[in-house]
Amino acid sequence: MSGTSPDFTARLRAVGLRPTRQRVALARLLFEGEHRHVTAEGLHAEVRATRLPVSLATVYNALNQFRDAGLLREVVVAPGRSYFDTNTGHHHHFFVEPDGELHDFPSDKVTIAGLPTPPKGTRLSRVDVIVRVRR
Amino acid sequence: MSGTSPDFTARLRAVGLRPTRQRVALARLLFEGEHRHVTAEGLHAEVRATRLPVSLATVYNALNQFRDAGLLREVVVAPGRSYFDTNTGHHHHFFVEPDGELHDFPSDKVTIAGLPTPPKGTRLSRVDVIVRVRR
DNA sequence: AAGTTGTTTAGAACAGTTCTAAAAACTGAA
DNA sequence: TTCAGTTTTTAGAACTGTTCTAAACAACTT
Ligand SMILES: [Mn+2]
Ligand SMILES: [Mn+2]
Ligand SMILES: [Zn+2]
Ligand SMILES: [Zn+2]
Repeated sequence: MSGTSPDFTARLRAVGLRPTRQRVALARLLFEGEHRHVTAEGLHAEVRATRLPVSLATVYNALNQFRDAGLLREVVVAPGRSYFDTNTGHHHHFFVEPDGELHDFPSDKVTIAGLPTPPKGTRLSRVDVIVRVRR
Repeated sequence: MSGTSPDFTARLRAVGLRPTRQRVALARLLFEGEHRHVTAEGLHAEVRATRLPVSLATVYNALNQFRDAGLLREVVVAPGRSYFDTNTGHHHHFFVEPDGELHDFPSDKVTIAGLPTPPKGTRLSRVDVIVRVRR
């Protein structure tokens, strides 16, 4: 058989999180298929559609824990709402306004040359490139 | 004489805004000196320190109007809070976490090559580069 | 199974921002 | 100048996204 279904229970345990029903359901939605960009509200709607009752607070808890565990990264592109990105590798984003859609593009084709050195007393943490486009 | 003090009344009128006491005071704080990055709360504290009573709603109104008029641009770098930037020309940002400070750097030294073409049916609107650094 | 600890939950609380509608201020014409 | 018409300001309510609280519940250990 091709494409063994990942063991979410083990993956959660590996990062020190108990594999509860809620977390496993959320992990499945997030990590089972292609990379995704979700909002808390959107993921909440999705998981509730599976008929497993999960509170919004739990979705926020899980997203924050997954992010802290390095399973997700948080992307800030619009005021007042966070996106969580299942792609934790180096890449950048298209942001389609006003829809609010995020699309990845690989960073290895993109060259950013001539970045100035960080201000005194600081270390580089990450470079985000957001290409904003409109319909 | 060198460095004529700008006529904020005229500048406001030029973009179709009545030069009220509040707007002139805010424009002075924003545009009189070097380029700035302000938050609504921060600017509100500043203007109130001049002993002119200005409500927070007015600060938000003015910032949004100035942005719509092209006098400011809005920068989103952190969840839950907008920065307004008096530098409307092409440039990019350092963002110092966790302080929340923003610093400009010119875009003309920075080369971004290999950006993919925008998704079907969209036009490029702006490219934001945010260099996140930590203390 | 019992005990322990970690998790979920509903709802309250919170932060940043926008809205409401009444009072105040700006403007152009008289 | 005064006046009428219009825009702006304001206090406070409302709203949105997110976090907190503390009690019920579920997962793990023995
Ligand atoms: Mn967060
Ligand atoms: Mn806004
Ligand atoms: Zn992404
Ligand atoms: Zn700037």
